[in-house]
Amino acid sequence: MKNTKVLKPTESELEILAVLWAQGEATVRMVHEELTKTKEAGYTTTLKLMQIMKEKGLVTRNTESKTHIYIPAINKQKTQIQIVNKMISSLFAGSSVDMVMQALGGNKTTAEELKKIEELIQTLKAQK
Amino acid sequence: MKNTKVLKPTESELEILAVLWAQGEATVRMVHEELTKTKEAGYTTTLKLMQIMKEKGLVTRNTESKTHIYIPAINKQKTQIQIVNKMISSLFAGSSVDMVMQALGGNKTTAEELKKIEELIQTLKAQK
DNA sequence: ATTGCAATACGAATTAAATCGTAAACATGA
DNA sequence: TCATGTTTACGATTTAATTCGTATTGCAAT
Repeated sequence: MKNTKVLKPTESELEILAVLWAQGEATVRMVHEELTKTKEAGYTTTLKLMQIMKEKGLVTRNTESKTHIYIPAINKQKTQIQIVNKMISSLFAGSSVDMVMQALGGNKTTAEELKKIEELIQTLKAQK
Repeated sequence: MKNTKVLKPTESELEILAVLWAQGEATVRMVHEELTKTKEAGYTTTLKLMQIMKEKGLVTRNTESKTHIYIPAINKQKTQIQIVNKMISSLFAGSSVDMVMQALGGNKTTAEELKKIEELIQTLKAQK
């Protein structure tokens, strides 16, 4: 069996993964352009981070052409769930409901969005 | 004006804050006992962390007696919201609904919990 | 007072993450 | 070919977080 160890991306790595998940694949340049929309970063820093992610198995890459193409190697949804669950257990004493309350309450969730969640709940209830 | 800078507790610091929030206040010994229920840690390590948290302003402490009493200095709910929001923006492209879906879907949310969230949604809808 | 124990103080080492400079490789077009 | 610009490779440094050993302090029981 491979990859028994859980891969836990760092903050910076998650930002990069987010770009790769959104675009499917990307060059360092493309990722870097995305990142610098929201924060400062040197090009070689982004490059180095992505090379390290390659070492860790977080991404794969196609090196056929000089400009390498990076592809996410871990599943978006699985990673999201893993991180959310960790947060629920450490910050909300294991109560997903408490977390949802914080996420939805006190803010600008639209009627549309609320409707979606309602539907989800109906579906889940039906499965019980 | 004081404290303009946002205090961003580390993982370890959050674990300690969780104990303090749950108990209201606690000694290093008490916190340490709690932590070691779920993980390895040396006593002086916990002590040092809490001392650093004091420096950062994450906690205050009462040093009247030899055994110091630590009190959380940042608000639980505010901190939760801050962290959840950050996660939503970085990991769920800003969609709180997507996050809620991951949190609720694919797992063991009880009927009770679903009911609570339904009620929350009704309340929110009423406010629109 | 002395001993023993539990607690604090604090420097230092370790580990991990992020940043960056510089060199080398490669492609392109003048 | 040569100059230019882009990219990768990679070592080294910096910064942050964590861990731990040891010294010291204070208290209580004898």
